[in-house]
Amino acid sequence: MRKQAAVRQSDVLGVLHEHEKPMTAYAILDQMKLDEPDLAAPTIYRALAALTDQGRAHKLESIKAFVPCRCSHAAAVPVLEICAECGTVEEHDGTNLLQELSAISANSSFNATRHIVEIHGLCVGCST
Amino acid sequence: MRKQAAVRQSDVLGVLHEHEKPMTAYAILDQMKLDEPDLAAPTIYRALAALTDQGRAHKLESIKAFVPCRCSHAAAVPVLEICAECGTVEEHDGTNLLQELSAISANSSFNATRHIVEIHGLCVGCST
DNA sequence: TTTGTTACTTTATAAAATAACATAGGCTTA
DNA sequence: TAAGCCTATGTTATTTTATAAAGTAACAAA
Repeated sequence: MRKQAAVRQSDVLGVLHEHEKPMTAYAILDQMKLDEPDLAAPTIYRALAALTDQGRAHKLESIKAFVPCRCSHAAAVPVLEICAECGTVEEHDGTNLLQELSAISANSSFNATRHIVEIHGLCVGCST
Repeated sequence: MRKQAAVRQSDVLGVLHEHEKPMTAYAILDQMKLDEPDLAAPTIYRALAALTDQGRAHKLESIKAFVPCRCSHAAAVPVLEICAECGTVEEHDGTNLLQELSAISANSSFNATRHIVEIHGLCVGCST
């Protein structure tokens, strides 16, 4: 059963929101297959590409997983804290980093289009 | 012919240094196989893990590739600029970001162990 | 009803990463 | 210099992630 792209994207975002922890594309696929068994990987990747483009979801590059955006979608620099112990991810607004980042780019005349900031460590609960 | 871990690591680092652009683990493997045809993927991954632990090389998480460290190995926050056009990577010292990053971590009582900062965009040469 | 658009499935394969395990090489020590 | 240990290696297999190519289905509008 075919769906409009926007609907598909909402579905995927919904799945992400239902889970506390980041999900890999294939975890999302498996979940959605419960309702739509014929879904294929590219469909998920397309929806995810759209969502991340729009800033409605983020990809955690260092662990190949996705989370729904929980800050302002306009946040130019999402900062994602990843707990090595429990796997939860917290999102923060990294707007304050922008000045320094821009300075670095300017230094090398680099034309930045996307900033990736991820922090690995232990969350409050796990660092005791 | 078996080699000591340190030597193996130097070899891998040498290969990285010989190339201008970031290399995937398998590109490194292919290169090293020219001399040592029996090398296998796990050996490369082991050496790379050690090198990145030591800060002598960096992994570009967002493109799954590696570069030799070209700054101080002590740099707590390497900033890696990746050109979307030509693929070259420039490394910069992101020590200046540390204050803001720490502030963000402190805010959520997050215990940071590693910072990942990557910038996608166009380098000087490619942005004209 | 034809056509163009968009998203989809299917198939296939590439690429990246890791696990488990037996073994061989080099170092140490007696 | 021989014995034995430890480390790194090779081997094999598998998993996970990602994308390419080709064709198909649904829908809207003329």
